[in-house]
Amino acid sequence: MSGWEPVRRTRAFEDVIAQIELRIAGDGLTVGDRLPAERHLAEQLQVSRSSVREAMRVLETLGVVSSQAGRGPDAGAVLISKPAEALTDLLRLHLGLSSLSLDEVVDARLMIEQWSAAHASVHGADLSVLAAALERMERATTAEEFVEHDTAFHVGIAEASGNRLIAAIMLSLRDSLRRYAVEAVERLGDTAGLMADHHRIYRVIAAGDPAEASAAVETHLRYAYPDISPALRPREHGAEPAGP
Amino acid sequence: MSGWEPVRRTRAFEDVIAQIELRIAGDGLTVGDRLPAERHLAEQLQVSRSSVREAMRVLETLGVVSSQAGRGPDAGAVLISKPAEALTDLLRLHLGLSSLSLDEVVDARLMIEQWSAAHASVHGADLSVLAAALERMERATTAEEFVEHDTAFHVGIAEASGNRLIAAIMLSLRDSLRRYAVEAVERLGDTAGLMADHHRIYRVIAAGDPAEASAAVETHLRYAYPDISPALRPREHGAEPAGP
DNA sequence: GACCACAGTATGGTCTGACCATATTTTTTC
DNA sequence: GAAAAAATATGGTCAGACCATACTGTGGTC
Repeated sequence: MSGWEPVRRTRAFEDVIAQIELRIAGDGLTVGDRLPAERHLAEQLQVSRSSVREAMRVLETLGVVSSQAGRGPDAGAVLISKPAEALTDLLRLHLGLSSLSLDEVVDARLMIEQWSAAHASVHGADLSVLAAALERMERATTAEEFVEHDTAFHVGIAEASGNRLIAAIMLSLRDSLRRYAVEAVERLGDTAGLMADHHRIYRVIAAGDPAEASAAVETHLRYAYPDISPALRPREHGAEPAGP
Repeated sequence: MSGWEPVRRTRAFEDVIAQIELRIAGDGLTVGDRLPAERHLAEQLQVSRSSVREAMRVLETLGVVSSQAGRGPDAGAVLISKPAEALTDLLRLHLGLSSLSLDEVVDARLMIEQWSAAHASVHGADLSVLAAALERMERATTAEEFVEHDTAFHVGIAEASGNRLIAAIMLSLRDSLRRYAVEAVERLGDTAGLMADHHRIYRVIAAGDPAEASAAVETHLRYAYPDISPALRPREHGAEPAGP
């Protein structure tokens, strides 16, 4: 009686998700296309409407469908693509569970900012969004307002890198850290230093120098967040492993 | 009649999620703790069990709860922390929707691999997992088997960096790219070159040199994936922006 | 006392059918 | 023809039932 595989009991709503995913891959469903109404889907797939609805909640959570009630062309479930919102929810919950620490999120942000700035500098994208964000930052009167445009500036860099996945991750990290960004601005008291950093970042990206762009971002973040983990240096020979 | 805010109709399951999130933040609920049974939660929150279940599907999708049927200490909904699985689902679906391109995922992977290797080299973590993966790679007879241990090696580097968020993203990216990794190994035909790369990566990480580790990873990935986007170089003055 | 079979029970998983809120479409009325 | 009313299709919610699962308790057997 050995060698038997455990029966993998798949739940009904999982089958619904799998079917929808098959349609996406096979029938070439894409963003903007509508899915059948919940009642029709339930009948066609021979499951209850509850199971279809649970599948919809999952797909909605992952940022691939959006549901609208009512009647007409805009009603029903439509395929969308909002990975950033899903990532934001994910980060927020796991930060709350303390399964991710703030340090880890901040370090990830530094990595992505440097990468984005370096790639934006060679990608040749339109930088007018960055210039506009800089102007608005100059005119900001509160820390919240400053951070809002600061976020637009940094997310703009990620988008200018041409990588939508990186940009989505960047946006999620910023959303998760917004509170701490406001605290950082209030702690510094003066935004002159920050603005000098930002203008330097903009300048070197526009000049097309990836190494300088990466360095400028690192300088900026270390100024804004002194508690950030230290820069990497070669480990001393024979140094003991980290840990308590 | 202007200046009115649209009434933000919150759905019942969203309120349930918010309540659970409040308990996580306020009561210090953490990984391993159990949530009340669906029927009890429905009664306490004055909503139907369906709404509670839809909330559970969302939290399950985000990798923060796991549900077990039956009775006893292991039954019911338990708080967990599996961000990597949620990320994997997210990437797979958005890749299928063509809202993310393979290039973007591969580029993100290169970024994370370099960061991980550099930080692993200075973090002083236990590298025995990497050594074991190397041995198993040597003995692999099929491309699938090789890729399996190759994945363990690269994910091991990300874990050795000490950043769980980065490690989770790394794992998700690898899962999404597994198919292409197998193709890459089959295309190369011989794994001798790949093994030399891997041994070099292990060596420089163990030696504690972040710059060399980053370079070794980049060399390796460019060898395995010749189609990867080119290395960054300063943009020529007056170069035209990238086209469509 | 140790063991085992069996009923009891609490859990998630599923289904059915109903009703509500919303928004468009169709029909009726003036 | 325009306005008003009814019909209709959609997602959102609820109540109640039943099933499958897995532990818990109880009793009998040895």
